[in-house]
Amino acid sequence: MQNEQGTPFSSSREPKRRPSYAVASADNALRIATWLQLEGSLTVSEAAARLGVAPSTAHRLLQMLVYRDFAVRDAGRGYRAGPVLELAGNSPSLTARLRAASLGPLRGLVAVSGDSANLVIRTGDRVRFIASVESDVALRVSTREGMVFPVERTSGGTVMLAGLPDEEVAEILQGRPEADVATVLSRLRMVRRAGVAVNLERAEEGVVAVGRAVALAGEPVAAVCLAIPSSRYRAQRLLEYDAWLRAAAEAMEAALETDG
Amino acid sequence: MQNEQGTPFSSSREPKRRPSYAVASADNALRIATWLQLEGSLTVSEAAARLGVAPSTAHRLLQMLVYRDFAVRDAGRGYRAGPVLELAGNSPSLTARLRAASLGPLRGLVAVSGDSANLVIRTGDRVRFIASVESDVALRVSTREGMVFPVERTSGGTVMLAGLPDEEVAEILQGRPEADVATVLSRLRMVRRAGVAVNLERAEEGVVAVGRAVALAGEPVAAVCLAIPSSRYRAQRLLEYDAWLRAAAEAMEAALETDG
DNA sequence: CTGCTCATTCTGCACAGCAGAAAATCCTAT
DNA sequence: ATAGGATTTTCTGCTGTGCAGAATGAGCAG
Repeated sequence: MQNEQGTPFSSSREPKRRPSYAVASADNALRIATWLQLEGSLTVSEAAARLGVAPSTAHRLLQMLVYRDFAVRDAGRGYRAGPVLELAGNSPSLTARLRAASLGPLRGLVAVSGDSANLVIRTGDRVRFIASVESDVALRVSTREGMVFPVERTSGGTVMLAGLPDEEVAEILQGRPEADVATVLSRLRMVRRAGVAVNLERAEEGVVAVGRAVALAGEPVAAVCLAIPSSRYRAQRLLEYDAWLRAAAEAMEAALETDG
Repeated sequence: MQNEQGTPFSSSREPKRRPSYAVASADNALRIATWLQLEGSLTVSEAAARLGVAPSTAHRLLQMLVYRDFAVRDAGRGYRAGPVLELAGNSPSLTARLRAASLGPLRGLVAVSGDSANLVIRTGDRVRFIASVESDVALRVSTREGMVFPVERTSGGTVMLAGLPDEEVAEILQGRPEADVATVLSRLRMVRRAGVAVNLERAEEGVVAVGRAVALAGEPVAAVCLAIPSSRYRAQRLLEYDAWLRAAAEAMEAALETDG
């Protein structure tokens, strides 16, 4: 089976391993759908190659996705995300636009920092890693792309919550009984002053994350983060990390504005 | 096979019939995902009953949806839409909130008008029927729920486009080579004055639709529409249709505001 | 604490989903 | 405009996947 990951969500009830009785054909369809949402267009051949199935199989799965509005046919040979994978007002999907705008700046961030870099968006009380560029040094944080974490447990989630009023934060955290709202709100006040959030191993052991918001029309729509092995993290470099993150965020914001 | 419909999209290349070589297990997973997005929470038993499969089968499919982030487990026994089916900033999904807020007013509209009523949202250059209440008189327009139409061919799509600047409309219609942009823009000027759009059989033969926008914070996020058999439509009743639609739209807007 | 309901796990088997072949379509180069 | 190659789409035989049902586990109400 190809390299594939579930969500490392820490709830005792939510599976982060592949289910014991996986339904492979359903899984393949869902994987294609996720690729369409994150990356834009795919052809039958590309989908077949990535899934490791025959083109006839990929074609059948894409027909199912089209039939149920998870995909639409391009003008050419490709398929792209259909209405179910986009919500009202987005075309192409904001998620795909964010991801496309982020890959260049994330690579730049990795080049200058030597550490892995990520882009996250918030969905409800979780954040989702929609783009991930891995550092190429031996000791590094591996790709988080596709993973989902509780919103308040990540630097990106924290910095996006910091852009919201306290009442709205409290409402979002209703879906997170494990989170202490008062503690989170207190932390947000510091983050609002600093403009950047530091996460000392709260999402994952051995990983420190530093995150800054990416804004579209003044609204925080995503966050760009550095993922640093805790053995390499230096608190005194925070201003430097922040400068790099600010540059990456501004580059993404500029790309989003010219994109339309 | 249970009653199920594809999208009646008119492109010669896009299937609106069930695919010839359907993949049933993928199809079942996608149907569950669509229900989660539109309706909120589902339990294993509910999913099994609606699909017509055993609970063990439904359970396996839901585990696949959780694994690939199309679903998350509720605090109780239910599953709801996961991060893939929500975009950033929505919790619960705006689509589910719109649908929940619309069902009461749609029933009221059917009661007062005697015709079927729908709620649509725009995704790119299409509109999607996310809620549908059918009239119970013998001659009526049947449910459109789940269907997707080109944006400019429906009254709901037209009235939502009317809330956008001409430049943005032209950009959206780039995905619709069949649409004459000048004709659409001309029609939009009339719709902006009237506040309501009338569609004389442009989406479907024998159906006249009248639609009005539903706004959230001043933005048109959806449209509420009456679907009237063309034999029963009376142009001189347009002010009456408009008054009913306006009342339904205002009721939905009020429900959305109190919901948060 | 008990009983009921629902969720979850496990297993044998039938048929659905697979790959491969063939046909059709599309795109690019000449 | 035509030809060739690449890709998509359709069709079919076969096998292993996904199904239902049984058994077990979990949760909730009385």
